[in-house]
Amino acid sequence: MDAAELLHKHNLKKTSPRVAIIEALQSAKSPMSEAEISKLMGNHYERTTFYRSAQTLEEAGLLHKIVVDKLQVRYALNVGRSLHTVRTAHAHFYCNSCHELICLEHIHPGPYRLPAGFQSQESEVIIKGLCDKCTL
Amino acid sequence: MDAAELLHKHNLKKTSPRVAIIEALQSAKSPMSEAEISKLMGNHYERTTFYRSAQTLEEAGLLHKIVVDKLQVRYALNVGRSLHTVRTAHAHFYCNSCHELICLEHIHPGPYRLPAGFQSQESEVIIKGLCDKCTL
DNA sequence: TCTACATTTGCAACATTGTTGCAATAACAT
DNA sequence: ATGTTATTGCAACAATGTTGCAAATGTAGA
Ligand SMILES: [Mn+2]
Ligand SMILES: [Mn+2]
Ligand SMILES: [Zn+2]
Ligand SMILES: [Zn+2]
Repeated sequence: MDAAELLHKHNLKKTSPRVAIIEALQSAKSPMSEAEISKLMGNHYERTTFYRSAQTLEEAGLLHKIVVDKLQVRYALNVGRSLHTVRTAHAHFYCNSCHELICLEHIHPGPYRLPAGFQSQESEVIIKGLCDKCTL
Repeated sequence: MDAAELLHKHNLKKTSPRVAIIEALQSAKSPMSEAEISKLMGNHYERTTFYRSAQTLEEAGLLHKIVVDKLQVRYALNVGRSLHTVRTAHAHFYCNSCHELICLEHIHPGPYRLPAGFQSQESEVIIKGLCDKCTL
């Protein structure tokens, strides 16, 4: 599914920055930071525009944001290059050595036994360690 | 256990900022941000000093840092006001309404089934929702 | 108690990520 | 093709954190 189609299906206007962001993310195998995406887009668009577009796309369910750490925020599409997969909540793996971030779609967080009166709405799991390329 | 004792036991020099940070955190019931801690200390110390002290204390195992989200980082002591509890990895709960952060020491993350070749070193679990005071 | 030395602090400058207001521009329904 | 509305670009600002370096401080040992 291409960018234009995705935007149309979600009732979002087809604008250049949005298309560029989607295409940048589709061309990557792993989630990217704003800086990486911007560079891939040739620094054509304002950072402001990126953040606003990312929020719109996130609200539309087209992408998700992963906060690895402060100063390490990455963005990933919820839809594959070809399929219309709506991804469910999943864990993420961050390699302490090569800093690659990987969506672990087979690991679903929870359920958790919360104290009485607590109500869970979302949860995030980040596993840090060494990826297959970095283990000796 | 008081601040001086804690620092001494961990071979750290007893300096005013460190003592103040420890006492600020001991006086709080939940993890605090740098801004909150600084305010509680009467804005006596440089932010730079806070970050360096926090890192030292973290490396010594005296405190842990929780990254709720970008622009929402909190710090908490690993030792209670009186006991010498060395806390193990645990999940955190963030209330989307009152923004309080709670250490859920009874919820231990993992173990996770990682893809072949992946090695886990640490993991973080943040559950977001409504706390007992904010559920209707 | 004093001294010397290594550690820590404070200050200034800078980096990164993200937000807000507002005018100019672009998208799209008609 | 035009009008209406959403979106963009720009500028300014905010929050959190980092680095280099000189001055101050803590502490071990004399
Ligand atoms: Mn993911
Ligand atoms: Mn905790
Ligand atoms: Zn790696
Ligand atoms: Zn609450």
